[in-house]
Amino acid sequence: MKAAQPPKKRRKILPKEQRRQQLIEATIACIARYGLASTTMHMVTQEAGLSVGIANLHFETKENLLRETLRYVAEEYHTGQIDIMRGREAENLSDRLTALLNFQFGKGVTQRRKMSVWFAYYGEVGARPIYQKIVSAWDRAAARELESLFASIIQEGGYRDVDPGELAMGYSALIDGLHLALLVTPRELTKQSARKIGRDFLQRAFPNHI
Amino acid sequence: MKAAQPPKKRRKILPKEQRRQQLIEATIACIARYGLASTTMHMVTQEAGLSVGIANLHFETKENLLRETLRYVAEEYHTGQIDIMRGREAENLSDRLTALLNFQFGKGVTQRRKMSVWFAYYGEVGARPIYQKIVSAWDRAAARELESLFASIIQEGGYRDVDPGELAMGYSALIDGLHLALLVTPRELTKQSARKIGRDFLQRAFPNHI
DNA sequence: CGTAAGAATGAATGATCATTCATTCTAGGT
DNA sequence: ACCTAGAATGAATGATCATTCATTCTTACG
Repeated sequence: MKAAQPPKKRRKILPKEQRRQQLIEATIACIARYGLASTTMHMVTQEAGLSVGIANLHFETKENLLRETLRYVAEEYHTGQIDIMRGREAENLSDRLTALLNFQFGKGVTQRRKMSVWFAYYGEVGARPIYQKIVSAWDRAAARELESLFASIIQEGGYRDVDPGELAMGYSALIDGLHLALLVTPRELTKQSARKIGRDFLQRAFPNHI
Repeated sequence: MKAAQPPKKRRKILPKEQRRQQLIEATIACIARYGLASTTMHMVTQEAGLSVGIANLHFETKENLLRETLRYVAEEYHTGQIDIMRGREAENLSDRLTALLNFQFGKGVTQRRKMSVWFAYYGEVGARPIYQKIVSAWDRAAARELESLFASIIQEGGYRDVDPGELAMGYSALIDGLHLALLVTPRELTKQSARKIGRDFLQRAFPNHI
C-alpha cells in the first residue's frame, strides 16, 4: 500500500517583490483563521504553497513578516480613506461623506477576514511599541484629513458650535467601535444598520449635508 | 563569591478561591505588560510569587486560566455598567447618564492596564469561539440594559424619531472606539476630551437630559 | 546548449514553553 | 505534641516552533 503522493509541484522562481506580497497575503489569511497568537511560520508558508525556508529568505524573521503585514494592512485601509476624503472621486463635499461611509462599511473593509487582522494587531499594541508606532502614524494622517474635510463642511454649511477636531475624533471612534461590534457580535448588528448608525451621527452634526 | 540568595520565603497555604483570584490578577498584569501572545505560565506564576506547578493545580491548563481571566474582566466591566444603568446609585435618569459616563472614563476602567487586556482578548475573538461567546454574552446583557435606559429617557423627554436600540448600539460603539483611541493614540486624546465626546453624543440625542 | 547566479527547499538544530508528578511542607484536628 | 490531608514546589519531560544552511533546482544570458 503506497501513501498517496502529494502531487510533485514544479518549483517556480519569481521576483522578490512578488514573493513578499504572496507571503504577506498568506499571513493575513492565517491570522484571520487562527489568530495572531497561534499563527506559525509553518502555517504561513504552507498557506502560500511554499517551503518553510522561504520566509527567512525574504523577511529574515517572523517579527519582520508580522510588522510588514501590519504596515500593508494599515496602509491599505488608511490610504483608501484618505483618497476619498481628498476628493479624488467626488468634488462635492456631501458626496465625499457618502463615499466615505460606503467605503467604511463596504465589501472590502468589513470582511471578517480583514477585521480580524485589524483587531489582532490592535490587541498587541499595548505590548509592542513598534505596532503602536505604525498604527498611530496612519491614524494621525487619517485624522488630519478627516478634520480638514469636516472643517470645510462646517464652513460651507455655516454650522455653529461644532469643533472639527472633536467631531473627527468622535466619528473615527464610532467607526472603529462599529467594526468591532461587527466582528464580536455579528448577530446583533448588520452592516446595513452599522452604516445607518454612522450616517445618523453625521446627520446630527451636518443636517444639510446628508 | 556567593550568589545573592533569594530570600527563602516560607511556603503559605491558602484556600483554593484565594489562589485562583491571585493567579487571575497576575495573568492580567502579564497580559497588560507583555501581551496575550507572549505571556507564559512561568511569567504568570512568578508575578504571583508562586511556583510553576501551582497553575496546573488550580486551572489544569493555560487555556483554562486565560478563559477564566477573560470571564473575570468581562464581568467586572459589564456588571459595573449594568449596576449604574439599573439605578442602584441614582434614581434620576439624568444622573444615571452622568454616572455611566463617569464610570466609563473613570480611573478604574481607563487604566492602560485594563484596556490592554480588554483589547488583547478582542483581538483573539475572531479565532477563538469561546472568547466570542463570553464577550458577546456580556455585551448583549449590557446592550439590553442600555436600550431600556434610553427607552425610559426617550419617554420621559418625549424625544421624537429616536430608536433606543440603534442609539444604544451607537453609544456602545462610540465608547469602545474611544477606549481604543486612548490605548492606541494616547497623545491625541485625553480622558477628559474622550469623556466630552461621549457626553456630546448623548447631548445631541437627549438635549434636555444632559 | 551550457553555465552560473541566486531562488527555493526541507531536514536538522536548538530554544522556548506547557505540563507532569514525586517530593516537601503546612496547618487544622485530635 | 503528633498526625495527616492536601496545598505547594520545581526539576524533568516532551512537544512545538523559529531559524539555519547544505543542497537542489530554475532561468537568464552568453
